[in-house]
Amino acid sequence: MRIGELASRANVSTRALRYYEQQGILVSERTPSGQRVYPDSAVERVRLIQQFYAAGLSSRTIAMILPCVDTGHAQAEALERLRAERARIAAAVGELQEAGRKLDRVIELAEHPDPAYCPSLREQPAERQTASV
Amino acid sequence: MRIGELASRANVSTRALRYYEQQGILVSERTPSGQRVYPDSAVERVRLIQQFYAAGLSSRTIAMILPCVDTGHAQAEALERLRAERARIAAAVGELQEAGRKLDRVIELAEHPDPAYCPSLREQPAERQTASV
DNA sequence: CTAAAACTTGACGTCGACGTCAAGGGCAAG
DNA sequence: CTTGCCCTTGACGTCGACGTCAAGTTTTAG
Repeated sequence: MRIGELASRANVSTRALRYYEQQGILVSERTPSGQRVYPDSAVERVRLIQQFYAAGLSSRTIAMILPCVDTGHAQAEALERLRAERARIAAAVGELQEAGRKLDRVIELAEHPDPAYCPSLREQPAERQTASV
Repeated sequence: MRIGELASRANVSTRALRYYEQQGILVSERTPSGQRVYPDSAVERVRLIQQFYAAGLSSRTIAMILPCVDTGHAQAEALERLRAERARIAAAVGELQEAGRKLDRVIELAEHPDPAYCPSLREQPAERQTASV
């Protein structure tokens, strides 16, 4: 398939696909006239790339680890990077979940203007002087 | 405390603190000469802001929801935004975890060059022609 | 008093993953 | 042949959360 079809099938822009190629994370065949041609597997490839981007990996990092995904084995440097990114992702998950819980508390409070309804407001460690006015 | 101490206690730059103030998400008293003065509670405030940034919220969004965090109640628009961000965070957690699992697989494969060791390689839906060479 | 450290506002720089516009080439249908 | 759509490379624009430098003021230490 050509770039337009890949773009619509993977739900990205053609600009993004050319950018991926420029970054060395997506390869393409070329027709004699120079147009890019991709195999069907490219769709899933692009989705994987998108997922890695969404996980906070940079183009450079993705370029380093994609060969490992394919071959199943990694040089020392790549393995180090893999572990580092894995750790970063785990930490990010924790941060996100904690932020999510904080938002949950605010949402719950906002949904219940009832002054008698206090989910875990009392667990707040600071501020005793709330209702002085 | 002044801006430098807050910066070191909250582990951010003074530039960031001034930027937060400019975005309306961090307030400060001023000395007669114009220097910023913060209460101790500002440290935790800044950490909360940082956590929201880390969770992918923009300055604008943080500015919208911080009052809700303080007052415990939200206008319709703010509540909508709270729920939207909460949903986005939940989705992001899922994406991150899936990316993490994919990295785990690659790491596990790379750590065991043993050809007999195949953790869940066989569960891959595609590619049967692996060991032809 | 004086030098150093910390503070002020203002303004330009950065970085990455693209968006967008320009100017042209390739190709099937009528 | 020409219309129209898809494709090409090149190059500049964007956006957000700051970094960084400049030039001047205030506070602190000795």
